Amino acid sequence: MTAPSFAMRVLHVVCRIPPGRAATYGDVAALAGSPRAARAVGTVMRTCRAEGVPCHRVVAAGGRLGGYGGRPAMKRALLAAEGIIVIGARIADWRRVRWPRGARC
DNA sequence: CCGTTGACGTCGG
DNA sequence: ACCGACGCCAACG
Repeated sequence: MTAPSFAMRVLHVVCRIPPGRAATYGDVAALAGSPRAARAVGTVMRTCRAEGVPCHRVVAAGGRLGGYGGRPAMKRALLAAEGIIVIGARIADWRRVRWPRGARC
């Protein structure tokens, strides 16, 4: 069995992120099977230009925006359109927005 | 194949 | 709370 590429697993996880929620690169990496590959997730996001992938729902640790091809305003707008409020470079109520966790426990 | 780069994470000052 | 250093993984030249 040829093991699926990291990019494929990452994209699969990102596609599972529901609207109005967001996950960190580290969380996506962990869900993809490599909890230490947060940076590699960023590489996948950068290389992936598929529109069916809500890459704007992937943020940095602590609810920070992280990067977006040098366009943080675009990411902020997309998140705001889903009800996610971004203050400065951070997401408001990050604890509630975070996925797959999200105000549980 | 090796060195560098990059949408990151965590710890320490 | 903010900045800097080290570590991690994959892609590119």
